[in-house]
Amino acid sequence: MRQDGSGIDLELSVGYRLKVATSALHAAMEEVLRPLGLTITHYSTLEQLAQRPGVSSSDLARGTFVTRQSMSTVLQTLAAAGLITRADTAAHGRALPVELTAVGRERLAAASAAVLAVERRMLADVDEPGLIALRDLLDRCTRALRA
Amino acid sequence: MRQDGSGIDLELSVGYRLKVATSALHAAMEEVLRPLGLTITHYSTLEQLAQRPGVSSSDLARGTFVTRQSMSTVLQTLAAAGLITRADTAAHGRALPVELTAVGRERLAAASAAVLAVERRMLADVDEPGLIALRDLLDRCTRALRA
DNA sequence: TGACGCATGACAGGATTCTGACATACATTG
DNA sequence: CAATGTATGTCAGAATCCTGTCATGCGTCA
Repeated sequence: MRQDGSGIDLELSVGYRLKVATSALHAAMEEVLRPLGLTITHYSTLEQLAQRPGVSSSDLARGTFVTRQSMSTVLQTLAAAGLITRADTAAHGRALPVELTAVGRERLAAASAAVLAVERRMLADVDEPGLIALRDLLDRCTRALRA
Repeated sequence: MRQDGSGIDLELSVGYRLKVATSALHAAMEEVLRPLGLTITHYSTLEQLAQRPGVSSSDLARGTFVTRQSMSTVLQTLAAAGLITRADTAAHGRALPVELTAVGRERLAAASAAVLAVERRMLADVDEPGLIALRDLLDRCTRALRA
């Protein structure tokens, strides 16, 4: 317990619990992705590519919450592993569209299954109304912070 | 939307929303802590010290979700800034108790106020029952992942 | 008493990420 | 048409953090 009332009680702070939950999720995801040779950032990039084929590196960076520079190296790694291909000429502007290869799609399928299992484990003790409430509450927090 | 049903729909994934919310919170906290010359890890360390004076570096590392090595450098920085003191001899075992200085307490008070404002902003659109539900849901997720 | 497990702290090395800066390409606006 | 703003990609450098490793100190147990 606290000695004074001026600070933040970590036991009541939503921010701290957010960090704790995210940390646990991060660790669980790393654990299941490591056997597949993927980091969380790699997986996240592949997942985005599956949902939005042909996006630019900068788009991927924004969706993955890393800088453009970091995404550039991530794409180099994924390309070297044969999981993605990147156009060498820009059809419009400077953006070089990125696409999944067949191998990339396979690897992503395995990774998605593993991550989905983690998500289900995380939500094992949450019923359907709770799930809906959780999504809504997290969205409210995000919107309020961005406003 | 998805082209196939094999992957994870980011729009429905709780894990992704957790990441989005945490990212927004992280950015907001960095913004208010920067003028105080503190990083989030620094602030988190000071906050833990206020609630549990005399803890070891390793304890702080666990509570802040960094490695012992990183916490060691954090403590060096905080000590150089005069915000903490670290015993040079171990009263028991090898643990060197860490304590806040008066300056550290002052700085922490300012940081806590700033972070508390961010937390309130994040929860501006959440009522009391929602707050209780959010805490409970996050705890459930964390427990389920650790099991 | 001695062996073992466990935790803490510190050091070296490497990997990853970020900050800052610059050139290019398109859209907008005067 | 020229100027400006915005967005992308890339290079160089620095900062940060982690992995691997080792020595020390305490507790437990045979």
